[in-house]
Amino acid sequence: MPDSDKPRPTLRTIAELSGLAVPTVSRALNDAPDIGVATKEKVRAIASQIGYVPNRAGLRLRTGKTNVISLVLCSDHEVTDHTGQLVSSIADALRDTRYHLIVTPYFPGEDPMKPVRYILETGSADALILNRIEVEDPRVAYLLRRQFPFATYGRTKWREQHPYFDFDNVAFGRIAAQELVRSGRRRIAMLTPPLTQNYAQDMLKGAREAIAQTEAHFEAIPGSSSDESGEDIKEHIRDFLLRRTDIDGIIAPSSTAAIFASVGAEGAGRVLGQDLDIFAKEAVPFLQHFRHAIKVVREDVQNAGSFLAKAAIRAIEAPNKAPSQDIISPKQV
Amino acid sequence: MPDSDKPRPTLRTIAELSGLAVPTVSRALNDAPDIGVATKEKVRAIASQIGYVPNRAGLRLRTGKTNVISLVLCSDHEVTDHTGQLVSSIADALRDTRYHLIVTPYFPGEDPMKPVRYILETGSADALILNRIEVEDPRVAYLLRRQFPFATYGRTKWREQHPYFDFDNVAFGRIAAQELVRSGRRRIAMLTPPLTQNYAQDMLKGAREAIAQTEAHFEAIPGSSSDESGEDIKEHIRDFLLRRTDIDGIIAPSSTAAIFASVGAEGAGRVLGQDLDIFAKEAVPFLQHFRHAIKVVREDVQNAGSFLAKAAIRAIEAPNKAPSQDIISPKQV
DNA sequence: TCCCAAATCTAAATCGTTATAGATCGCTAC
DNA sequence: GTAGCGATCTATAACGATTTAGATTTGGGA
Repeated sequence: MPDSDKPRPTLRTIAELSGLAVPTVSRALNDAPDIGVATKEKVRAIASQIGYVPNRAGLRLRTGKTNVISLVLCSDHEVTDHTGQLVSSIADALRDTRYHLIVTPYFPGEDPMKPVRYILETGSADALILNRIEVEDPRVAYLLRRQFPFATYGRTKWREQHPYFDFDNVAFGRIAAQELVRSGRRRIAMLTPPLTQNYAQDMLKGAREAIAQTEAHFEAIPGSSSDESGEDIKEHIRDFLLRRTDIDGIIAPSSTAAIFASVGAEGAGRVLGQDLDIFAKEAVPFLQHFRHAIKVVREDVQNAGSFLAKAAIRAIEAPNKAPSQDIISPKQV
Repeated sequence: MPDSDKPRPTLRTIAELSGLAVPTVSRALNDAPDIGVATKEKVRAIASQIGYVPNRAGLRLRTGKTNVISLVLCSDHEVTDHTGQLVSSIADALRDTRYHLIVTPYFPGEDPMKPVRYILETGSADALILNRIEVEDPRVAYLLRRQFPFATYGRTKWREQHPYFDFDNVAFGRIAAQELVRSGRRRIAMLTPPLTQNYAQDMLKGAREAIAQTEAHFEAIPGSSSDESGEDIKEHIRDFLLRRTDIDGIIAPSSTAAIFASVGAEGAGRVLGQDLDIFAKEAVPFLQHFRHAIKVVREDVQNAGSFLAKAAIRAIEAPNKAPSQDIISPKQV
């Protein structure tokens, strides 16, 4: 197989080969109405024969379209491969489209608006995908105001107006509470994500509603969030359980939270499945190998990624259609 | 804060503001020798005042440089956030450069050459970063032949010729074997990555050399690799240990391998730390929470990512300098 | 026979950047 | 006095694509 050092074919190559003008070739490939069927056939044949692929720079310069979708990610302390799954599934969903995925990270201490503003100001993407969505997420407000295409992994208070994919965290909270109560737990605490995040509120809501139907008691663990580093979670939970010997059930919103809540609980002398049950959701099936006693539902991130990719494309290409939205239920394991 | 819907400044904006010609502005910003100092000052002042950022499409079209570095990733079955760390650390290292990170995935069944060929043929990046490097990796051969900039996470047989970052897997194999022997283990087996991968060979080499100094016995577990899904690893290890009741030590090359090797061993009735020890390396500090008895060294992926990012840039910008190379030692925990 | 419309194609301009060659200026040197 | 030179800047073209307006051909109707 030769290394084919000949220059890449352009519209001009096709034009010369076919004896047509460059714009004609362009319009033929774009299936414009004013080009004859025979011409289109011929152009397409040549194009595929010489392996023509449009030059992204030329396209981008002329049209302003980057054909890029940017995933804005907060670098976190997660143990399990939640993020990797999201990245791969989006990139995979994009592979047979004209879009490329670029990853724009920001760090926990930083202003989440910064990467978003940068991308809009420099025009470096056609759409964004965001996660860690807050109820009144300023990024979403900004993007809505600018009418810039995006899709969120999570909902905001403006949920009707934008594409999103969300896990049904109300259902998760409800199921978690119900299951813990069913196993005889009566004093249940939740390790929540930061309360500004929408899914924290949803989980709380679901759990509270479920608990209200029972004799049990529910609370959010104060002064602590599942966003902290593993070690911090561990210490918080340990200290909390040492103070609160009455707590017999914990709800954790992620694998990482569940892992370090378990370790913290063990540090406080509890035995999982006996003194205390932990109910968690996980993106990667694994927690029951970690501690068999942990109760688990599954959140399918692959699914989320491919939905978000398609939703973002739709937001770009059909901005006037209703935003793609989906909510997926917890899968009981 | 206004939404600044005015069009982005270009070289032409600066040219009009300064009364200079567009190419002069361009050359001034690029610090060309034939532009007067005063002019450069003036141009730079205007540029920074109006927040000029070069248009990537214009640059790319004109120069052929994409200012993109592409990370070619195999979507795998990992449990821990190895990949996420790699992605974030590369993107982070790139954030104050002109380069963007784009992620190009491929899947285990697919031809690994495909994404690489695509990127070169369409000119969609200035450099590649590859992982899962084989001893005679065809992608590396191809890129060397084409003289295309890249950096690898792992070494090949052509290691002198290209930038790489590698974990010292020979040392890992040695340390793992030594530590297992020191804890009294005498029949040690390694769950290897696919044997075509360079680091599998390195780990084997280190372990074999260390074992040769002792009375112990060593082998690679046949017909199985750490690349398989967790469930497959679990079953393989369980079956292996049921057949081979003499085995009392296992070396695992990753968190995922260690997790499912543990579970498999437990399925075969072994008690970790008593009947059997497991020695593993991990990118995310976590295995000792999983099973306290697992012995562990740490592989710092963050470090790898930022090194690879810089190495890739250097490969682009100083192709004639010696390739950046580094090997990092296992960190004993 | 002539003209207009429809169908199909071409020419020119444009997006933002840089490379190449050429222009202008003041000064020195002969 | 002027050729020559260095220093500094400008004009033009080009990268590959699309858009707009205009050109050409063909055929139908009067």
